[in-house]
Amino acid sequence: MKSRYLKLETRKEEIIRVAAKLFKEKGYSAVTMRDLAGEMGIKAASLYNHINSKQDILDTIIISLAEEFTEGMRLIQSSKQNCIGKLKQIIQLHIRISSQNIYGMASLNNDWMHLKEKRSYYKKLRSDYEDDFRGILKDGIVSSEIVDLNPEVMMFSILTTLRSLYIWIPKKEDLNLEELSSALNQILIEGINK
Amino acid sequence: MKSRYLKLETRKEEIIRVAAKLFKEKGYSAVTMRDLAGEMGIKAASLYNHINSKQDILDTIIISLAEEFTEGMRLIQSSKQNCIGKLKQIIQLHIRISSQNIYGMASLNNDWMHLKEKRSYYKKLRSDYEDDFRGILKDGIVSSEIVDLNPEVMMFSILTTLRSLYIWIPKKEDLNLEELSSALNQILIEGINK
DNA sequence: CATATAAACTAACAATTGTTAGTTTGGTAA
DNA sequence: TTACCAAACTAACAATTGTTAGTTTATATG
Repeated sequence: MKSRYLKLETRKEEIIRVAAKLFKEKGYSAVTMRDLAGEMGIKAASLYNHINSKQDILDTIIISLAEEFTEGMRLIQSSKQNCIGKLKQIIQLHIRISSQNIYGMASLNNDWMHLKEKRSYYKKLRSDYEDDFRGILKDGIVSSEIVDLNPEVMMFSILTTLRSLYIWIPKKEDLNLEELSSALNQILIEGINK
Repeated sequence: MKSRYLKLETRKEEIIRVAAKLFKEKGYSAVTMRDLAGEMGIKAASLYNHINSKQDILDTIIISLAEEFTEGMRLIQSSKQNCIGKLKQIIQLHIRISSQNIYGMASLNNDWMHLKEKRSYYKKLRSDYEDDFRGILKDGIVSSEIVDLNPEVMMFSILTTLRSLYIWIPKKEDLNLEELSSALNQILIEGINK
C-alpha cells in the first residue's frame, strides 16, 4: 500500500480542491467532469476511482465549509464577550475561513441551490447562523452598545460584505489580512457603534 | 398585424422576464430551454419564434442592466454634489434598479462569466463604474468628508452590500424602500463619515 | 373571402452530459 | 517471483442539451 501518512493531500482531496476552483470560475452546472479531469491531467472516467459523483464533490465542499462556520459561531457564542467583541470575532472568522478556502466559498455562496439531499441541512445551518448573528445585534441594541437601527438591515449589510470576501481577497495580494481585518473592523463596526 | 401599441409587454420581453426569474433560481447554465418553455406553457422550439438563442437572452438581461448602472453613475458624476451626496445617490441608484429588476440582478452578479462576445464590454462597464466609485471616495478623503481608510476596502464593503440587495429585498416586503434607503444611508455612510 | 402573419406545434439532429464496465499499468509487499 | 492494489485507461451507454426544419392553427386585415 502506498503510504499516505506523509502526504499532505490525498488524490481525492486534490480533485475536490481543483473542482472548487473550476466551480468558482464557471459555477457548478457549467463545469463538466471532463473539464475537471482535463484540469487534473486524466480522463473523466478515472475520477470515479476517487469520488462517487459530481454531486458528492459539491456536497463535500459546501457542507464542510458550512459546518466550519457553525463551529466558529458556536465558539464565539460560548465566549463571554460583549456585542462588539463578538462582532469582531465574526469578522475574524469570515476572513480566516474565506482566505483559507477562496474557491470553496464561491460554491457556498452561489451553488448551494444545487445540493440535493443535503440542501435542507445546509439551509438549517445557515438559518441558525443568521439567528445567532441577529441575536448578537439585538443584545447590542438592548445594552446600548450599538445604534438602534433595524437589526435585519445591519446584519444584511455586514454579512453580505463578509460573504463576498472570497471575490475580493485574491485580487488584493498587497493588502495583508491584518490590515484587512483592521479596516473592516472600523468600517463595519464603528459605523454602527454609538 | 396584431397591435402591440397598447400592450405593456411583448412576448419576447415576457420570455426574457421569465428566463431571468429561472436564472435567479438555478443559474444560467442549469436552466434549460425546456425549463423556460415549460414555465411559459409552450414547447421549447416555440421560443425560437421570439428569441435568437439562449445566449441572447442572457446578453440582453445583463447588458441592459449594466448600461442602466452606467447611465445612473454618469448622471451622479455630472451633478454638482459633495462626496456624501454622491454616495447617497449611488445607494438610491442601486435600490431603484435592484427593486425594479430583482431577477435580472441575479444574472448580473452571478452569470456574467457566461457572456461570450459581450463579456469584455460588460467588464469594461463594470470597471469604469468602479473607477468612478473609487474616485468619489478618494475625493471625499482629500476633502476630509470621509475617514482616511483604504478606499478599496470601503468601496468593496459598500458595493458588495449594494450588489446583494436583490437577494434581500424580496424577503422583506414589510420594510418599504424608503426605510431601507434611510437605514442603508446611516449604516453605510455614517460609518465612514467623520 | 382571401391573405398574411404571429405563434404555436411535431420531429428530429448532433453534440455533450454523468456515469459504468471492464481492462491495463506500474509500483509495493510478501 | 508472485500477488496485490491504487490509479490510470478505452469504450460505451442512456439521457439531456440547444437548435433547426417544416407544418399547423388562430386571428386580424385587405
